[in-house]
Amino acid sequence: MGMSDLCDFQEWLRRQGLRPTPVRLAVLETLAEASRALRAQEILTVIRARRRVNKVTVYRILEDFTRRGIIRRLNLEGRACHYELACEHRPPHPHFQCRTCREIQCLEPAPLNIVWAELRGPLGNRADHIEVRVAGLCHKCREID
Amino acid sequence: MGMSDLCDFQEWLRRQGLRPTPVRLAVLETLAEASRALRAQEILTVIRARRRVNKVTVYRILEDFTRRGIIRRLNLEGRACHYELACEHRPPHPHFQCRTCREIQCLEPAPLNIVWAELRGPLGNRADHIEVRVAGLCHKCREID
DNA sequence: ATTATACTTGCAACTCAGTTGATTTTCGAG
DNA sequence: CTCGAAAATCAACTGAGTTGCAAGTATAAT
Repeated sequence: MGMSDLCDFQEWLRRQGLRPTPVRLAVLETLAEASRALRAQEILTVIRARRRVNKVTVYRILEDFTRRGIIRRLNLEGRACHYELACEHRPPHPHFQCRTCREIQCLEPAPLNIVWAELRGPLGNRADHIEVRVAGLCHKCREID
Repeated sequence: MGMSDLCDFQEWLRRQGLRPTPVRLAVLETLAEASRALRAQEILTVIRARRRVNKVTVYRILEDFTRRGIIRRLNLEGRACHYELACEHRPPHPHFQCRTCREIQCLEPAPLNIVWAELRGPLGNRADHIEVRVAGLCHKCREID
């Protein structure tokens, strides 16, 4: 969804002290164009449609970007993590995941602020990140079932 | 912590149409006596201190109990899932996980109801489960750092 | 321009956390 | 006691990442 025009990844990486290499840019562009959070394997597939790249490279980039807060790593159901861009146009938000088809859908960010307010206090500001995962049946799967 | 006296697992299993076998009871007792959610590997270790048991048996029991709602499977950080008892004395609640030592801590269940209220509406009741994971630095790790 | 240095990528092998399928064991009914 | 279903076991396998090290590439220093 053409977020690439809103975020200048080239500049973004340089400000982090990272060289804007083809693979790093490809990872960011892939996530920017996705309509939902992606697994490492999915990112790899998208990039490989255009260039030859080793999975270790992508895993290392994802790890590095996550530590730097450039992207967010989501611990949803299933063994693989999902990744999404974390620029100012994409604030943290809850995710909905279908029990059956396992598809992910991003929800409005607003409710997260309420959870923050509820939890930061009791935790004495120890918290620096909140993840909310909602599970259920998506429209498609409900019809089938 | 001695929840075993409050929940009659023997009876609980029978009502589910499951035989109260030693391994099944051991899994439930292990979770009941734990002060936090445990990984499959940890459960296995606890049980093995008392009896010989195959890991596949425990994995299959955990999977089955999760589907039946007897226990909850938590998708926290790290590759392994965590499990906790889901009897009426232990309602769903948010979890805090330390970024450094990765230890888990259960939080008060109250804030979850607020998230429920916020999300059930927009989702048109498609949601049947909410998981809230809070990350940050625990007391111990903050002192060290 | 040339060398030195650090950063990036690639490859092979490995680990960890489960999962599968086939086979035995055990329990409870008849 | 014996038969059939339920439960447990074993070996082998899979998926998702991880590690260590070698090779390539870019930037900096000479």
